[in-house]
Amino acid sequence: MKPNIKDIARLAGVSPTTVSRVMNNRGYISEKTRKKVNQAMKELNYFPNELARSLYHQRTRFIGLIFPTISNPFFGELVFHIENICASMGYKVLLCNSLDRVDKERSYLEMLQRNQVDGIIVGAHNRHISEYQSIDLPIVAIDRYLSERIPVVASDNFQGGILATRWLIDQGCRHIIHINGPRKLETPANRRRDGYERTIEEHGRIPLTYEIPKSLIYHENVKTVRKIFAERPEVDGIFASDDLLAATVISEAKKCHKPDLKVVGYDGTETVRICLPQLTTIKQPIHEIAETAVQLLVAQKNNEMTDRKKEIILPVELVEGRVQAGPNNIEDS
Amino acid sequence: MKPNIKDIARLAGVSPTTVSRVMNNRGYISEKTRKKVNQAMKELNYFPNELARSLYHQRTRFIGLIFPTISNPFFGELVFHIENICASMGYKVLLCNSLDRVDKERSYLEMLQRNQVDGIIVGAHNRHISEYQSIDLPIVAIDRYLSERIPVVASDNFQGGILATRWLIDQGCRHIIHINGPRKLETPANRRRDGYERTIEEHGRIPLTYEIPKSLIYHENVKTVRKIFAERPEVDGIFASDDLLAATVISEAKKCHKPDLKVVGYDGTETVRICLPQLTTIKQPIHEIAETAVQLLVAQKNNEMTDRKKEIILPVELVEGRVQAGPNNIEDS
DNA sequence: TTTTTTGTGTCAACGGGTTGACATATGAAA
DNA sequence: TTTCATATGTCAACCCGTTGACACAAAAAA
Repeated sequence: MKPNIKDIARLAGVSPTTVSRVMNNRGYISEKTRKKVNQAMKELNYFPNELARSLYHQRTRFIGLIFPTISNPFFGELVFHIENICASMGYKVLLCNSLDRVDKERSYLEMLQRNQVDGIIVGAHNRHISEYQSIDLPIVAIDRYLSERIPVVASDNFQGGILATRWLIDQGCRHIIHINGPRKLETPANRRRDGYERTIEEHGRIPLTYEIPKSLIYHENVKTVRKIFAERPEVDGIFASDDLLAATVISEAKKCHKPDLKVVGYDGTETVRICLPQLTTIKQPIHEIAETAVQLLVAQKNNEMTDRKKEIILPVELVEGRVQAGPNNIEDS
Repeated sequence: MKPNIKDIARLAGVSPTTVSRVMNNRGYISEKTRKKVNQAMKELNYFPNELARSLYHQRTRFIGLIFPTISNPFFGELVFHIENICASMGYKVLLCNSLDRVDKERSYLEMLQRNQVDGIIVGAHNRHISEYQSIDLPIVAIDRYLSERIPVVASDNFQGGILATRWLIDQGCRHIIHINGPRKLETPANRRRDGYERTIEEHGRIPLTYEIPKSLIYHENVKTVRKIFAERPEVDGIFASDDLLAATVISEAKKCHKPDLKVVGYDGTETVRICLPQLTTIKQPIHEIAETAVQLLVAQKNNEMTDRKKEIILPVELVEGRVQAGPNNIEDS
């Protein structure tokens, strides 16, 4: 069996209280005793039971993370940064991939509460989960409205939509289409569409947005892109609401011999920048989003939220694709 | 304050023992009582404290995951699958990004033990962490040797190296170079190199492997690739030890006007398949790796490991890049 | 010498739920 | 009528570490 504090006390020849005092640096302890205790802990390969401590202190330092899927490089990088920041502050991270399924999100939410997490960061996309209102815990949402009470961190989706659309116009595109994920009303990401439509209209044109029926399913993207090419052969510019979708547009465009199609994506993850440096995209400040989310969570914990804004919008940046070498491009391999 | 079992008992007009019996379905309980209790739990928004239960049962259903970084799409997808499988079995996942740093890996290891995880899955890459030998817990390593006792799950790296090299030879390449991550001896991934060198030698040629000094740093990849192009302008085939490296090779090749360079990567993640469908790669069975790792962990927990193999190698597959449309390729955008 | 600081021990309660032992009280079957 | 299955309560111990109260020394400072 695993050793406990009594075993350490016995081996060190002191009382359990003294061991506890050594571990928590409380009261007076002589160097000699401290050494004896540490020695005993090493000898028995002892690790203090954090469960027991958490139980007593009513605080676990667990943070729950609910995201659709860290397979997606945007969420992967975001969660990576969040975990890093949490770790540096002594928090531990419980990872949940909800797959945008209501049932999964619900049961994760219950699980996190049963496990007494100190807070939750949610980046998933289901609505109609009323549970959020009754949770008596610090929560921060990323790019998502959950309830009145819950602060939201998002990139400047509206501005992103504008930048993307303007760039396409500047490139000389005449027929610019926007492709968006399934419409989840009241999701900040829909403001990308607003930015696009506004900009198009400002140029006296008519916006056209295609929606993908189900997200997280690659094939749905392909289907939608093909549909667009079939229905709108005149298209010469596409603003895709995320980089993977943009990548799909590009590869379908190659298949369909549309060398002049211009594409802008959204997210600007490292991974996609490496794989598709030629892609122009709206770069989200992923690290800042992570940092802000954790800060807001901690602020809630310390009841410092009175004056804080409930919605924090971080600036985006258009990153132009690096132009590749001329006509002697690499085809395959 | 959060309600506890006594609050529920009081409200339902029963004893705490009865509440516990309802929650755990033990002994005799009448429908009436069950309803009263459940009603009370709902009313007070009660969630049983899993910490207390875990403390008593000496089992948390926490699984620790230590990986270099889920920013990398391979680890991202792997961890995604692992989390999914764990969740379906009632396990919860504590995520750790070690960044391949010894100090981080050590402190995560300690943290996981303090938090009484039921097992650990390690996919990180540091050696010289002797702690693993003294951990009295089910552990599974992915693509990494940790100690005698610890089973390893890996893709067939050797075969992958062979397939990749053969494909390049079949494509007519005369000067094939291999690029590998920093040499961590006794890591199964080094067998990719063995497969490459063996195959090259079998064809009567001389293998040439370049090593990247530090991994996880994109710029190191670029530097190495440029160095290769400078030192070996005759190169016409490259086997890169992972897809992001292969992507770097491709984009650098474009910059350097090497349209005929053939490249093979390794991993075959969804993300890279979407971003770079033209890339030929060795596809790891990511889902199977995840499943096997979890199974081995559970098997250890149930002491069913006596007969099991200590190293499980899963087959890989060469996935040819989809040839893109002819010369009228998309350059930028 | 007296007072203070330092060092350690004992003890019990606590956090929240679990479980076995045992008592008791119905209602139903034998 | 006896016996048994059903239903619930009380009680204490347990999981493991924390903490406050209090006692008692020994060493250092006043």
